[in-house]
Amino acid sequence: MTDETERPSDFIRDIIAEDVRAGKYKQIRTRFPPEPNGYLHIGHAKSICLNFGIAREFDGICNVRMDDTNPTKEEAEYVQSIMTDVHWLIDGWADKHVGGAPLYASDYFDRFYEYAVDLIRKGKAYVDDMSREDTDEYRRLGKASSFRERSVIESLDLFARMKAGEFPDGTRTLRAKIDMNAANVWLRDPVLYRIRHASHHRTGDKWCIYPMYDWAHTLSDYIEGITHSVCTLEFEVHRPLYDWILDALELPDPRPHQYEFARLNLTCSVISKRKLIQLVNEKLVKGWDDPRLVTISGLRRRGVTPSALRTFAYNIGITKYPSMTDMALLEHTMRDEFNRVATRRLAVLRPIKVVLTNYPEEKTEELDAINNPEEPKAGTRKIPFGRELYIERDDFMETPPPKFFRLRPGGEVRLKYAYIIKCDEVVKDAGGNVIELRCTVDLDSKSGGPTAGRKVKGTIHWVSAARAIDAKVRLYDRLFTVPEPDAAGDFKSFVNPDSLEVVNAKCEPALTDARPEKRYQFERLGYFAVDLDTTRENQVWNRTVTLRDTWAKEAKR
RNA sequence: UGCCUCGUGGUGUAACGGUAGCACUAGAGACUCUGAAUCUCUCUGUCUAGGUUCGAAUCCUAGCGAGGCAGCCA
Repeated sequence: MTDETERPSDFIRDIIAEDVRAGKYKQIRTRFPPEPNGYLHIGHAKSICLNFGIAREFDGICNVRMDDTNPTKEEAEYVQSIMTDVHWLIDGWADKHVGGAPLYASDYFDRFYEYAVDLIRKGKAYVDDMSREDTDEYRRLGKASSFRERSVIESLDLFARMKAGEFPDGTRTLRAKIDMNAANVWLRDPVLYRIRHASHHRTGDKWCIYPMYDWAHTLSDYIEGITHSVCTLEFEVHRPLYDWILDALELPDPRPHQYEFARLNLTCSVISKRKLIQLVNEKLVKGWDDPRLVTISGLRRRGVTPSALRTFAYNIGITKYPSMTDMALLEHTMRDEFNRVATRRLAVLRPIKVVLTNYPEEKTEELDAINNPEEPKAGTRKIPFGRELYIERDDFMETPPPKFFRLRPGGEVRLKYAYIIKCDEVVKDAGGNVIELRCTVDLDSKSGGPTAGRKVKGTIHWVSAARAIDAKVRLYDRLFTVPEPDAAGDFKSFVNPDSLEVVNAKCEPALTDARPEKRYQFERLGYFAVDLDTTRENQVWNRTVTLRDTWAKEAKR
């Protein structure tokens, strides 16, 4: 199941395949239309993979279009982050199918205006002088505005004066004249334009009237020659309006068609922009790219790869059912990829010192270690061994439970790629904390040696105390303690207090030249990536995901 | 309340009138110099009730349940 070769199948692609078969369009054209008012998240990734996936599968084009019709909410700085995230996700996969990057709905403001004038001339729109409150109330009641039957001439004049800036915010709107008794409220004369004396991030002060979503989005799709306009379920009730606009303007074919799919929900996380912004603003996380967040920038920083995200998007599918995807599926997708490609290294997260009492003081060895057992071509490396080592604190227990087969007093364990050792003595500080283990090493048991075959139940990782390098490692856990933090009550009260732990780790020297674009498995621990806080002096790592850990489950019993 | 949409194992999905399959999760075992990976096995499902049909997850009707919309946000 590589995301480069498989052709996913879902109800939207089925429709498109049928349209292609029927020769309905010269070329398939989709679009990804973010509003530049925040950072992209994993839900957007699903949409990007869908829209760009369609473009590459049907040899079409996908436009990135900023839906920037509300000057009070949108900012230019978001455009840059959006484009960075989009390219990170699609480059090398569907970047050959990018139409405009980026296009802007605001570039079409003149044409939107011309279309609006045309709609008034056709008697299908009018300027309404009602207040916001009355407009809402009348729409709820299905009651017509007293300005509804105003003449075309008057509406034309008023609309021109709205544009000229003669009226304050909120005093007038342009409304479509459809049907105040329609069962679908979006057909009860929806507002097309509102007055907003506000500076726009691209058009500056040129405009003081701005188009509403339905008007702008439908016409943007038409202007760009979009064939399949794919959006999420909440726009389903807008589709009749989408079609009405195209009809009312009597626009010639080919026309775009709107299709809707269910947005992504993920357990133990929040996805909505509104909630993400709260976590950021209230400093519950460190920023938009905090690796605990499911923003694209957060996932990237955490070490998730574009290909893993694409595979995930493929795995979850496209339906109209509002589902709840298990975070475990995302984690599995990462492990599945990283297991194949990650370079293996030894690192000790919570070190405890081991002294090998029968190993010569000055002696050191260079032992062979495999870089990736799943990929023989990755070769081997040397790791230094000596009298003093660090092992993982969790790999020793003074009074272990039944199925524990790591190191214990008087017990034996294999050091990966090295020797079998036996724990003779436990050294403690005044507070009773274990600070050192004194062990003897079975010198005949060296890996690859003649009597290496002796079996012990446990194998643990280690690093040479003399040659280890220091690193800070950030251990992330799920941001929320419950599967559905926004199901009931305040989602912020479910923030996991242990979602981040920072440890000072000891790493094997081969990690000195670790590269940010590479993925590493710290053996027996998980998959890790270099964080951007890394400097020449201080290495910082992020744990992307742990290895599956059946012992942890056993230990909990 | 009105309108729209959707109901397949714990979760996500497939089957387009003809053997309910796949993946994740969970559990059991094999193997193991990663308690990983790999391999084997197991548990669990068509919302309910009618109808059409030789045959229904699929078509029809009703009910039940869930989600969405009712901004001069998108």
